[in-house]
Amino acid sequence: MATMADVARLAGVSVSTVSYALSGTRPISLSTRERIEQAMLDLGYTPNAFARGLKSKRSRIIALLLPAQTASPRLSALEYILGASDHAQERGYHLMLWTAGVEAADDLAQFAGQGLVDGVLVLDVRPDDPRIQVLARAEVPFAMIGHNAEPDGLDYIATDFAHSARLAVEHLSELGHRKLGFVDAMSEVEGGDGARLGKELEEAAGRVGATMIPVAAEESVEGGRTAFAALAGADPQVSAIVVFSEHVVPGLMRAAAENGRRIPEDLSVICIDMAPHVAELTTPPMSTVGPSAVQIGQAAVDLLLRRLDGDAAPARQLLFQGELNLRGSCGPNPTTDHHPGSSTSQQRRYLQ
Amino acid sequence: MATMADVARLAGVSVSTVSYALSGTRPISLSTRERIEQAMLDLGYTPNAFARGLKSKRSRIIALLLPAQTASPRLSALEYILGASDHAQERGYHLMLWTAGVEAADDLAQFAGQGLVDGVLVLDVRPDDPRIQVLARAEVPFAMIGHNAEPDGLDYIATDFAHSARLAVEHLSELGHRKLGFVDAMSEVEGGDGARLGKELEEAAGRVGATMIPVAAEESVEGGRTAFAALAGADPQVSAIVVFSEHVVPGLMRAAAENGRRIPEDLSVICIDMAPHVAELTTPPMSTVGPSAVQIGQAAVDLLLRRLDGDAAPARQLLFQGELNLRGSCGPNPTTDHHPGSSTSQQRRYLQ
DNA sequence: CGGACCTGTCGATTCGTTTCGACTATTTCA
DNA sequence: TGAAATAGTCGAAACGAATCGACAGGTCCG
Repeated sequence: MATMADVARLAGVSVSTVSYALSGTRPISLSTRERIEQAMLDLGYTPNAFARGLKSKRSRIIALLLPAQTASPRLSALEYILGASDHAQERGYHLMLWTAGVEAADDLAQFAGQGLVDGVLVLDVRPDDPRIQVLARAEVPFAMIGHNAEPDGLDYIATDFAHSARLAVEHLSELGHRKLGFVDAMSEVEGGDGARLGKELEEAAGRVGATMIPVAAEESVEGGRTAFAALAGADPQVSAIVVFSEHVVPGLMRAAAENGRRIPEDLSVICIDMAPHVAELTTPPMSTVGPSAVQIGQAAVDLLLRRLDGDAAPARQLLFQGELNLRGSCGPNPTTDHHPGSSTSQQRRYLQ
Repeated sequence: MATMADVARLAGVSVSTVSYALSGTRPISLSTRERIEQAMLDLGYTPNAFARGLKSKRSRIIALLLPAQTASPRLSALEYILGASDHAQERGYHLMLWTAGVEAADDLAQFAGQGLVDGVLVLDVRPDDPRIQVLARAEVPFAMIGHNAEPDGLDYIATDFAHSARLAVEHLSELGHRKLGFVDAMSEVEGGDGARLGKELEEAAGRVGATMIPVAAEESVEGGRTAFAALAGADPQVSAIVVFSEHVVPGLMRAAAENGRRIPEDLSVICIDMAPHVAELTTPPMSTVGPSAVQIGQAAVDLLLRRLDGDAAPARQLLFQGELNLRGSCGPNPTTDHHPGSSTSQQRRYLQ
């Protein structure tokens, strides 16, 4: 590998001149700059990332912190990852993946302390997430996708669950549904995204005079089956289900079919924050509510880079509002007379 | 951030002693080592990654090169990524994501020349992939997932398509299917994975006395519809379809339903290399053939690290054999009398 | 009992950049 | 017309860790 010294020798200048020509920090005459550029081309010179990072304390690398669970990744995680990666690259940064369980706080401290990354993006933040403290203590700039219980003064970007809940419930209400189910992933932690969404759904249901029955399900095919059984057992009148866990969908749909309930004729199902590609795979294709994960990933990168550039900027907290994407899993409540009337929903969007 | 000098001062030794204590390169007395370790703990010392990389020329970072296409990622790409990332981390390496189109060869050369990464994993390699040349010229160790047209002397790991083809075709043949369709993603390049798989399917079909009609489809819902129409038009007798593109599945299944062909009663469908989570989402759940993407990701990491450690090792080329995962999208050919007989297939596995 | 050989430690140098201070030639303007 | 500013360049000193040579003291063996 060619070094700056090689370039300098070939161009007949000093090393510092090469450096200034490269960075533009000080004026360099046109003729000298051209000689240097030619020399760099001839030698195939590329600045060494380590020497640069060592001196300048900036690596132009950011890390994406994923919860470690190869076992059952949400497929929409891919959209966050790709969205963030592409966008970071466009902004001149590299994206490093760091898979670490919530328990591996020590490892994370080590990682953060190495100075390898300029900043960190934290995915799937839990209310009591210990990673946040570790990062704060290590004084590494970071931004969250989702947020913990005490997000004051921290940068984050999250889904506006109140908005999603309103869109979902109003849509179902317009279709005549009065008894709704809500299937959430079982979680050992209190107050996470599922709980927040549940609360908002409950309120939205109250506003339109509907009731909502929440069910916590294991994240598996079997869990979906169990959830369906639980809902049917709790109230056979439940005619629409809001789902917040990708993994329960297959079991839920199969259990419905096995119990003679067709979707959407006899039962409506709508998913929160499910990736479009995933939603297309079910039969019928799944109606969803939620913002684009790709966009959230991009916005998270922007948020983090803003902090890296202007250090003193006040923390910013962004809520992304989702859209209603109607595909085919929701229909009118068969047990009610349904008067469509004029729709009041504005963000609705019909897909092919 | 504390440096080695800080640790040395606190422990009352020289910097080099601290370094030797850390690396174990030279013997250090127990008492000194303990003093040093205590000092490191007190100061929360973590070695600086840049200084270390600059001196030692090793970063313990590997890159995963993805084709840039946020637009339509294969969901199983997530499994490669997570498999590789987890495994790299267990082996003490970091995983960096590099999203770059096949066209961005210059950027790639820059990236490789920085010395930032010790090695590179290349995903979705195409027959004429220019990235391979760039990496070879930059003398960066790399391993491929899939392979190009001239893989001699290069490390790679790939799906054994001959094996997958045999499993799929034999299974369909046992169910009495004689006319098979093969839906492949449309591609501007010749001789890629799809073409290889197609050839193997054709041969396997020949061996069991079946015929195979190949169709190239655009990777979209609409493409799937078109593919179904093309197959039905080419030969209405086609009773089973092998699919090699995740994105055409929804369109294909919907078109089948619209034409009154139920799966699996009237039409069998089987997918090659589709992730389990994805396969569970369809109705009926999709039968698949293929190795685990997670395992391939892990194996690719191992392959690359082997090259990083023992530089002189001869190139190794691994083919992963897939399994037949029967879920529910294949059934007996309704137009033939079907005599199940004793199965000869060995790798078959029935899932719940 | 004196070289050969360990054990344990230190100082100095090196990796490839960035950046500061210094210096020469020019230019600018009061 | 001379002081001040500016353009253009250089040398040297960091940045933080790895590593080589040196060396003091101790152990071993013939």
